[in-house]
Amino acid sequence: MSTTDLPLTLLVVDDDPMMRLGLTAALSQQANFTIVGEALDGRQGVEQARGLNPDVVLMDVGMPGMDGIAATQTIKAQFPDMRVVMLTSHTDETEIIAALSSGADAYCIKGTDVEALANAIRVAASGAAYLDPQIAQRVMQNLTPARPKAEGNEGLLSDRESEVLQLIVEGLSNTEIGQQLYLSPNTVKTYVKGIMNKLVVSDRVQAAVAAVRRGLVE
Amino acid sequence: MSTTDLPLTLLVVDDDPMMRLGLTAALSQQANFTIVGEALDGRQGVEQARGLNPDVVLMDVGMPGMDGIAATQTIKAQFPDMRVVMLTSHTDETEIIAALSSGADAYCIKGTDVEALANAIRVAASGAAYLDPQIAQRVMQNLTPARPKAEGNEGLLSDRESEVLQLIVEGLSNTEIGQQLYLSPNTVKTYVKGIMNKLVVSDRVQAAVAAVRRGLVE
DNA sequence: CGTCGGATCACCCAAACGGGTAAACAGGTG
DNA sequence: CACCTGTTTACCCGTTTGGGTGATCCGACG
Repeated sequence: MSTTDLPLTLLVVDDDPMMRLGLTAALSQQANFTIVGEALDGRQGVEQARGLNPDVVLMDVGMPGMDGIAATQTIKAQFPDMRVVMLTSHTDETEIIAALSSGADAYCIKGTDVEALANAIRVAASGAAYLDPQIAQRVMQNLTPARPKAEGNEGLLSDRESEVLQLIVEGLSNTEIGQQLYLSPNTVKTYVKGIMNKLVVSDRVQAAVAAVRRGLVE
Repeated sequence: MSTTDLPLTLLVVDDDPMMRLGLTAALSQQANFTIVGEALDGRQGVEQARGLNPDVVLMDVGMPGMDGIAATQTIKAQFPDMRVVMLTSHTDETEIIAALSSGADAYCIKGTDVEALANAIRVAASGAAYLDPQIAQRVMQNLTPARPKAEGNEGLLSDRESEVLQLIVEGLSNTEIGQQLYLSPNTVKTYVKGIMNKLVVSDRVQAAVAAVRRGLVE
C-alpha cells in the first residue's frame, strides 16, 4: 500500500520463547519484514543489534538481567539511527514514560492485533513516533514545556569537521571514519586535530563529550 | 495492503487555498481517503466537523480567527472519538506541545511526503498517536521532568567503575585516572575493560558518550 | 565452607592515537 | 594579485589504548 513497505530487518528481543515464536511467525508472514535475529535479554539484544544492524528492534520491557529500558538506552546511545519498538503488557504510566524517554520510537501493548504492530514498526522505521491507542492520551497530557536550545556553535566547525565529529561520537576510529567518508586516515587525523583545537580539548573522548553536551551532534 | 486501509472520511481545515488543493488532490488519489469537506478557519472547521462527522480532521495550526489549537480543543471536547491530525510548517517546540496537549492525535510537518501524511492519518484513525520524525525525538525527551534512573543503571556498574567512568568522561587517560584515584594504571585498565563490557561498547569514547546520554555521570 | 563478585595489581603486544610538520589545491575577499 | 579558509594528503614518533591472561585479597551468599 505504501512506499514505506520496504523490506525492513527486525531484531526480536524477548525472554519469552512463546512470544518470540508468535512475533516472528506473525511478522515474517504478515508483511515484508525480515527477522534477522532473536535475543533473550537486553544484553544479548545490544550485542546482536551491533552485529546485525537491524532497521528496527522489537524490545520487550520486562526481561531478566538487562531490561528493555536499559537495553534501549544503550542501543540508542550507540546507534541513534536504529529504531526501537517497545513492547509490553503493562500500561503503567511510569513505565511508559521511562520507556519513551529511554529513546524508544514506538510503544505497543502486547495483545493488540498484528496489523497495529506492523504499522507501529513501519512508523518507527520512518523515524516518527508511534504510541498505542491505550496510552496515547495519557502520554500526550504528560507533556511539559519546554527547554532552552542553546546555539551559537554553528560556524565554529566546518561541515567536514562536523561530519567527523559525529562519527567520533559514534565511536569510530580514524580509519573507520576514513572509510565512511572516503578519506585517507591521515586526512581524518587532520580533521580530528582541528576539531580538538576548536573545541579546546586534548583528545577525542573530550571532543565527543563536548559534542553531546553542547548538542553539536544528533 | 493492510486492514487499516479502510475508507476514511476526512475534513481539511486550512486557510491557504493552495494547501487545501494540494492536500485534497494528493490524499484523494494517493489512497482510499474521502475528503468530505473543507474549511477555511477554525470556526468553520468546528461547524463542519459537527455537520459532516468525519473520521479524521486535518487541521492547520496557523489560521486567521480561531486557530488550529483552539479548534482542536473544541472538537475534542465535543467529539472525543474524532481524530485530529495537526499540520504545520513550524517545528517550534512550544507550538508542538500546545498542539498535542490540545488533544491532537498526530503532528505532521508540512512538506514531508504524502505517504508519511497518509500514514499519520491512518495511525491517528486507529486511535494511536503519531509524531513527525523531525519532532519525535524532542517531544519524547520532554516527557520526563527528571529521574530516568530506572533499575537498569544502578547496580550495573560498581562504585569504583562509576568513578572511573566519570573520569573517562572528563577526558583523563588511564594513567591520570590512576593518579586521581591512587590506583595503579593497570588497575584502571581493568576497570575500563569492565565498564566497556557492561556498557556493551568497545572503546572509551563510546563509553563516555553512553554515559553522558544515559545520565550515568553528572 | 566453598564459591562468586568486587577491588587490586601485573605483563605482553598489536593497534590506535595525538603532536609536529609540511604541502597541494579550491574558492572567496580585500 | 595576494591572502585566507577549507579540504585533502603525507610522514615520523612517542604515548595510549584495549585484548588476552593471570594473580591475590576480601566480604557476602548459600
